[in-house]
Amino acid sequence: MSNGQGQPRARIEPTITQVAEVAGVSIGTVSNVLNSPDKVAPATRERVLEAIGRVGFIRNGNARSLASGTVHTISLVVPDITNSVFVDMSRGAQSASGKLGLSLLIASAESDPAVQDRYLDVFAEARSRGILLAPMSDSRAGIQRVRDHGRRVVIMNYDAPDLDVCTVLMNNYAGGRMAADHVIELGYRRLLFVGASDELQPVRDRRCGIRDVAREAGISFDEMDVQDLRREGEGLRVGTAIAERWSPGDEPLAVLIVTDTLAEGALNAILAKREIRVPEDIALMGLDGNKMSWDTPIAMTTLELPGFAMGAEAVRLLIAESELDHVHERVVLPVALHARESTLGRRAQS
Amino acid sequence: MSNGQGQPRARIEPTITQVAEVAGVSIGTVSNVLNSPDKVAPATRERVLEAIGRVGFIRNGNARSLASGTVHTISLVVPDITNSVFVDMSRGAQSASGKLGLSLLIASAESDPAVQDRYLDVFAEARSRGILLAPMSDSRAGIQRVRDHGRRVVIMNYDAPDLDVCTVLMNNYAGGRMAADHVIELGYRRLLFVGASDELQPVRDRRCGIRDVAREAGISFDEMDVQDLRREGEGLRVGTAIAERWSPGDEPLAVLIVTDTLAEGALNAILAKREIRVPEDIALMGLDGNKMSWDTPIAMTTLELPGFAMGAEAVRLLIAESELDHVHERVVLPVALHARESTLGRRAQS
DNA sequence: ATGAAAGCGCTAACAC
DNA sequence: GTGTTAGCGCTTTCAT
Repeated sequence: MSNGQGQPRARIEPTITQVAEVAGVSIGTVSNVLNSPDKVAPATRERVLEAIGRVGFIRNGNARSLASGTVHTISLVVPDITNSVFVDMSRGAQSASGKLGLSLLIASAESDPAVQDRYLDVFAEARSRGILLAPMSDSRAGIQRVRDHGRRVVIMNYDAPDLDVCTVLMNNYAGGRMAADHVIELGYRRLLFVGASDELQPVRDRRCGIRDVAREAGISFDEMDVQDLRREGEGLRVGTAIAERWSPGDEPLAVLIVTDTLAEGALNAILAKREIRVPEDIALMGLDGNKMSWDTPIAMTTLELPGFAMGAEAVRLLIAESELDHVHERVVLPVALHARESTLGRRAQS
Repeated sequence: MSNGQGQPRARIEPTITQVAEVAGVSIGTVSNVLNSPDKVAPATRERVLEAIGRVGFIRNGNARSLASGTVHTISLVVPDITNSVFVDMSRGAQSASGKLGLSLLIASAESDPAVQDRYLDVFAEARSRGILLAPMSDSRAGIQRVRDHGRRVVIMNYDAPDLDVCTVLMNNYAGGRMAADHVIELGYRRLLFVGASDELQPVRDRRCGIRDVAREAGISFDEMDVQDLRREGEGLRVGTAIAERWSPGDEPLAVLIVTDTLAEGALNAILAKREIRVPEDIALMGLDGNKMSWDTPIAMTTLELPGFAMGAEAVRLLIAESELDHVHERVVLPVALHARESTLGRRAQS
């Protein structure tokens, strides 16, 4: 699959051999100035460096890692870089791996399991030092495959106790409780949870947290699920449905919505009905702190997820993985509440 | 617990040779079932595939690209994944490269030129098919270096007419004009531009656009620059300074702020002074459509930047780069205005 | 301090 | 169809 035409090949890449020739040394020496400069006499070192500059040499990383058997990259696969929690994970992982002199390569699966698997393969084939994976819904197949092949993997944001890997999680159950506590404290006596399939662990856990609090408080608890969290306009539909059910004089309602994106649509739809006051009649909040979907006329209450810490922690676990006596860990990080106008109203905000 | 055998070492990676042995064929045949399955008899193909599964073989991408001289990845280096415009570029590039069967590897420089350069090196050494670079401020050195080494590069968001590369830009000047037009149409007669060093092209261009409109309209135009766009709390300081200068009865002021992050802080600071009404007394808007910083109690007007299209376009140009008769292009994409409450107030919004 | 040479795991000719 | 073999560009002993 070279180029069909004659010789218009991109320009030939200078190799270590050419550098050696130009500098009048052996390739071993060139390799040494690259990797252990102190093993080389200052004079020759200069000469080689100069030659490197002259020919415009860039060492071939593929050859290098093939020969040496080492790679200096960690890779991260996230489902969707459009959700700020994954951006935070990237930053956390970036920061941690940078400190170790490793480079972090990021891939976004764009919400497509096939793309996710492709990247897992790419990174496995690249013999990346390890893979940080925040899997899409249930991808045990993919995880297991990578795992089987002896690659180091740390799973983020998905609990797989049976999978023989390190995992880094956030406490979604506690987050659910926190959210419910928040609106109950504000005086709401009717809760509605908008979720999706419980196959998605974060959905299930947040739901449970809220449900438990509602039960303990003896408060009305309703649920409403969407088919597809990513479908365009789903939030608007949810909001419209809620608005239609509502009539003046109803007991105030607090709606806890599993993702901020969904909540954004819902809030916008509800605000469109001018006769409903937010939050006096209906309070809303999101539950996944996704800044990327805060495009609402009034600020939305949400949870703050520990993405950055999770990324950093994942790198730590990945490195720990290479210790002989390593035993897999399951780290759970806390979430926090970020109260804003959609539940608080115009009172002083936290 | 993973290693059943005695050796505590990370388990040895199965190679094509082992697969060949297990399957009872030659390595050439294994290579063929991997790369040109149709060149292989169905029966043997099955046998090889089965062997691959049995030994858990994953081909070594480094050896592969070393031998074949091809790589199937494109790489993208952005200054800061925390700005949604770069996320959009990633998505655009991802989408376009996916269609070509190429994988996109993303690196964020975390606002550090040294990190940026490190990634440029990593990708150059990886012999990535090409590099998409949205450079930090002025990194001609880095660009030039990569360029010199004969790598394919497309520059995004930085105009380098003298640099012999393809570039993909957005029309920041028009964006500035749009913003100024918007607030003038709303009736404001005093403009304040909050910017930073004109070394940053987007800052300079947006400033020029606004200044030109103000001059043409014969309207009061003021400027205020921050030292460091990324410094924590800079937006708050700006907002506080503006609020302090303001006194009741002043002619209404429209503040156009070069980044949404800065604008976010400024807006929050101004709202903290309860006696100033937004937007009646002071209207504000950001100019870089950064969703990640829309954490304000009232929705902020801003520009909508064509990140996605830029990413897609960049990939197209990168591919075009390998054509024999390629001549470098400079593509400029339009921006749009997204009017919200911080300038419109509570009237119907666009 | 430097050079020579044996691979690293794979692809791609080419032979059979 | 399948096997053989010569590299790809580099690292890494091991001599010198």
